[in-house]
Amino acid sequence: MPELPEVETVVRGLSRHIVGQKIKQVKILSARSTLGFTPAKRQGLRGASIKNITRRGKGIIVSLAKQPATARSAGGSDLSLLIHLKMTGQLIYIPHSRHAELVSASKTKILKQVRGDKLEKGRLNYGHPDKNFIETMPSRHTRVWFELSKGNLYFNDQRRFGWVKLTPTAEVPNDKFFSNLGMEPFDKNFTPAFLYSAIQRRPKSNIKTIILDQSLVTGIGNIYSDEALFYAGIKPTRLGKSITKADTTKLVSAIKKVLEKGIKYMGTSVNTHRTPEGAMGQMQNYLVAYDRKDLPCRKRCGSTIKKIRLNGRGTHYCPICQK
DNA sequence: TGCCCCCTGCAG
DNA sequence: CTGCAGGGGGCA
Repeated sequence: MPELPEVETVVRGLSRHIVGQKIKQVKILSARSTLGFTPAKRQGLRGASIKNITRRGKGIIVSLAKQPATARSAGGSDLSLLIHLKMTGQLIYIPHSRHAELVSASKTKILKQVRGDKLEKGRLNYGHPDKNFIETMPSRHTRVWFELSKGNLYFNDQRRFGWVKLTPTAEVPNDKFFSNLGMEPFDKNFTPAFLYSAIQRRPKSNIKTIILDQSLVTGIGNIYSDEALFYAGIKPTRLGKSITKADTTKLVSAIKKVLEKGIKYMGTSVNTHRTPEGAMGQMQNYLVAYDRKDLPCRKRCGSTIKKIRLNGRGTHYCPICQK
């Protein structure tokens, strides 16, 4: 699912719901979705409390504070949970207070709406006719199940590309994934001058590939790169050496604009993205390029959006408005 | 710096 | 059935 706006939506939602709660137990339902859950670290996890939740690029950092008793006896550093949702990851939080209600609501809806052959017990609403429908958790795609003091947090991931890593907080800066990330798009240093000089270093790459490079600027993925290039009026296939300073100025504002818009609408739910409450984002209703193959250009230029393949990624653009 | 791959499910 | 999907790691 997730690019910066989707991850930011998840982080903000979780921050509201689970900061301050204690971790009572962690159940790993899919070992390959986890890293670093050694017996020693798992011991340190029990009773730890959730201090804060932050985003870096498309990655999530859940910082924990040790349980006082463990801190006294075991020593060692505080732990962090590092989470990447990759293509289909979800983090769904269901407070104890809402669980029974959801189970009962889901039974009613199952009887009313779901074709028998489509129903699989405990499945999230992926593919369900009612897009706001949540079945009971854990679902068949739940990979890690966190029992917290006031509710349950489920890491769901249909394709199992995502991961949950357990790492000492002091080691997070050295993490393979996080240490390779470039500039945050909302950092004050993400300027046209910065992007322009980076683009100059890659004269033979196309501009879409350049802005997808997470080691340069982090958080832009396939949806928001197409969106930003549309607003900037730049064809995704343009080579780095052809990009002017004026293009770069437009592109930097377009990137910030589309990411802000994505956050405002709580992300794009063309597929599996959900907020921690299980609701869909709404940004799919405001896309101008991505997922609009053969639909009219929203600038009313009279053309339709074309879809091509660029470095193996589906790429959408307006042949008239983007030069 | 591009390609294949990881995996699962859906649309055509 | 084939191809494709919000990502990114490893490999020429």
